[in-house]
Amino acid sequence: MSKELAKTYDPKSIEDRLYEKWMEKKYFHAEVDETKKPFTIVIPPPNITGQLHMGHALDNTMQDILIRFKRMQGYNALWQPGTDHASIATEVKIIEKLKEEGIEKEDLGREGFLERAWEWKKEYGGRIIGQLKKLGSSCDWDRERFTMDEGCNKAVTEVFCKMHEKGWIYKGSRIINWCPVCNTSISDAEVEYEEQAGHFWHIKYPLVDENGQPSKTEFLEFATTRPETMLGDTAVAVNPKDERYTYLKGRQVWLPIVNKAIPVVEDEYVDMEFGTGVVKITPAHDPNDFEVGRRHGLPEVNIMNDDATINANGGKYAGLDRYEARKRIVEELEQEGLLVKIEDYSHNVGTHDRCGTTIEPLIKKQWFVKMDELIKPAVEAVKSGDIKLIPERMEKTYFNWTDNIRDWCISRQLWWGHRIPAYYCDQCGEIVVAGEMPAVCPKCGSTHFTQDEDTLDTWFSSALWPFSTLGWPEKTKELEYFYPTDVLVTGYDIIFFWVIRMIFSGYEQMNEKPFNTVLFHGLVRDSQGRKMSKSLGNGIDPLEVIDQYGADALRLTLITGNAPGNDMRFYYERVEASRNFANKVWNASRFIMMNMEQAEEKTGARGWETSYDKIKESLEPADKWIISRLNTLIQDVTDNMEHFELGIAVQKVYDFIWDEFCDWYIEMVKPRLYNKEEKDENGRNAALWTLKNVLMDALKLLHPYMPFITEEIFSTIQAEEESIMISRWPVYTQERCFTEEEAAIELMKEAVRGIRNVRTQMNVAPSRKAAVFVVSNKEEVRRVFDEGMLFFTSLAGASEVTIQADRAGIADDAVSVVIPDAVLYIPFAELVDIKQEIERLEKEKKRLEGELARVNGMLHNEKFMSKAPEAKVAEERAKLEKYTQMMEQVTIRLTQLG
RNA sequence: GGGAUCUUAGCUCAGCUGGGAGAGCAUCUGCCUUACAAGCAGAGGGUCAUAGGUUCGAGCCCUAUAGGUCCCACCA
Repeated sequence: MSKELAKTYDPKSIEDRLYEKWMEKKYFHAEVDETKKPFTIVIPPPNITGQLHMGHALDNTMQDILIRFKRMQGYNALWQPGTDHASIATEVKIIEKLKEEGIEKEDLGREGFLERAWEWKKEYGGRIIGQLKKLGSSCDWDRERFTMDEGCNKAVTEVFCKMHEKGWIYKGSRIINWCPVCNTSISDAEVEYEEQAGHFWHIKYPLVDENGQPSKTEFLEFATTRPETMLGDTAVAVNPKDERYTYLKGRQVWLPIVNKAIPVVEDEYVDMEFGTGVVKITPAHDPNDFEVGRRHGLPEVNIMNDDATINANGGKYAGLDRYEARKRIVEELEQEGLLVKIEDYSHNVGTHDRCGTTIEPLIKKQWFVKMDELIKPAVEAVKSGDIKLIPERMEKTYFNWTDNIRDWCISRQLWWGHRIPAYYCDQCGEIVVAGEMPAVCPKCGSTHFTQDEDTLDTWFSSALWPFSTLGWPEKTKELEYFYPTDVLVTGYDIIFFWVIRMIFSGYEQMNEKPFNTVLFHGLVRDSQGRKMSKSLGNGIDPLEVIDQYGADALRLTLITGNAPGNDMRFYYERVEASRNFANKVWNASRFIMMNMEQAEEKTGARGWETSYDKIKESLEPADKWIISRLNTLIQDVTDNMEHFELGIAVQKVYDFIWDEFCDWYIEMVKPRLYNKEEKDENGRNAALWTLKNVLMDALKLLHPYMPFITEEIFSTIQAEEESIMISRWPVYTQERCFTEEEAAIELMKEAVRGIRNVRTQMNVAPSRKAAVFVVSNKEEVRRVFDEGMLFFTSLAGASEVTIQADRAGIADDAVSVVIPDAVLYIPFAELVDIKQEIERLEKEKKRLEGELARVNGMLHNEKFMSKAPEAKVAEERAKLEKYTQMMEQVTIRLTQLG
């Protein structure tokens, strides 16, 4: 064991080595085992284009903590990993790269392009996996999947065919969001609204007179933000309740430029309060107008090409870009005297979340998933609590979406993705949806088919992820055993994209929920609270942080001081604090190992390496105190982790290790270890036993959070167990609960604090001898002070302490420190400022008065007394007694001084 | 427009079902005490946004107001 440990913890020298060890030993791998209970998490698959960012780091740290925790608890823990083809995100990147080479997507053709895409996947798909490993993620890499691997493809096709057969997937002509740059349709969820400064063009159309000609005197005024769409106007609408316009009933207006008459329709959709109360209707280019158009049977005139240039329906404007056309149309309207005014207007513009291009609503033939029936079990699951969302408030966001659900546009005019399994008969156009190209057309008997050119929305395959990764549609033993998964960890930002879709897909395909719990986390922001983004250049690379501070420090930073679902700020001071903690753990361990070695050298034996039962007799109050505190900690931490309160749990471990274990226990135990005054081997062995075993358990509690450092120490300090990763999670035992010793040591701590306070106040040098008199009225308190004499003196910073029990009277020359159940008198009277002391006591008296009033109030309250549990009442009674005694003592001391 | 959420120490944030106002960082004081100066021991600092209400008791529950953030919808 005589390993030389560096004075400061150096993560770089151990992390990769340990990860390799874990991989070699196959600790991450889970096999179906009916004798064990499974615990499953599927990873939110990162994009193959992705680089690990802070969001991933947080997301995966949380998952790793849960998986490691459950694995240690004896569950058969499977963390199912994989990556996402991320259809559009990847395609955009590949196109960018091709552009650099001077190649256009179309130059390559579909086949050629896909070849490049697979090359890309091969090159970059593994990159993020490597980065996840750096973080310490204990995924079962043997089971790594990809949303476009053979199995997932099969699952996608299966689902598409099944749902089509059911009538829940249909092809329809509807208005969709079109991105003219990416040249594809996108779903509603992919549209991001952005406030943009624009203009409001006030325009008027002439009414049509009785001769069917545009009137020179009668006009209808309205405003628009997109004047170019007038080319596709097929009506003008007013509210039927609007009395200003009742005269318009049955009349027409003249559409300038296009030069034709279009009807005036009445529709409730028009807001009478807004503007002039008149709206131009362009069914082919506005979602609302589309609805109005359908209600009134209006023609849908498409004026735009896919690249957002004006098409042949735009007459002389054909071929122009939408913005150029806008400019010219406004000019023409002005010349015609039909432009009333131009106003500055700031409004929300829909943009494509991938490329930022202003989307263009267009009518297209697309594939849709019918949502109304599909969503029902997904709503019910959350409503009934069958699926739990953490934090609970996410349920409101969830229902907000499900209540306003619209059909899901799933076809994309992209190449990278799952090609839609629909085939068109070359002869009669019949559509056949099937797993593979049909041989014969069921309608006309032709044998020639063309497959649908479109691919599926990337979220279509993601929605199947919890079961497709486990083998579905095959009936695998994995699926049987690991599904439904236990918890899904993800950011609240993809609740609509992904979480909901997984839930309804799970119910539809598996007849069962995909997971029991969804644990949401927030966004990781920069130190000023801004979103980390490439354009701002404020992103912090987690790999750099790992390189500089270690993966453990990064993980701890991401988990602490943050509640589920809340955004957090990331800054280096916090990482430093985590790093310091790692160092603290490292040094405490070093200290313990050093002392174990020294003791062994001295005695030639390892007397501390024994069982609890054997050492039990030699344990001193301090030992029992820390053992008991650890026992409580085990219970608390386990409970917090079961409830996904990861930050709270680790905070408790942190406090225990730093404050109780290092700052108090180790200090208390030093006299016994150094063993200068007496040759008490039992005492030393008990201390060493306690030091080692408490450390071991504390490390175990810490391991899910800080896997590397805990493993390194664990495997250095002991040889019995192979790895902390697969060691047993500590459990609470009644046997190791020592209430009395806990109370006694807490009391002693207060005494020590009191002495330290006085010393500081009096500016007494640490080397100066001090005497402390304790007047105690409780037998057990005396015992502790007697037994714990040595560590007491060392903690109090005095080189000599006398304890006098039942000292009669109160020394005039002493400073008193009031602590519960005992009064300390410290003879620094000559140094004490009496005034200060009186002030302090008065403050204390006031506090006690407050406490007494509170406790009295409670104990005399009927409601409280009848409702409160007995333990609570007893606790308050005890407090009352304690405070009353303290009050007496303070009062006595005050009268003495005054 | 609808909804969610936040406002707690100088900063960043915890605070679970009402009953002690807390942590980290920063500041100040004293210490290189044989695990750790990335440390140790102490100290200062908060009308828990504001105003009401419920309660014996409110940071926590209710109502209103102000300010911030986010989501959804989107008015042409």
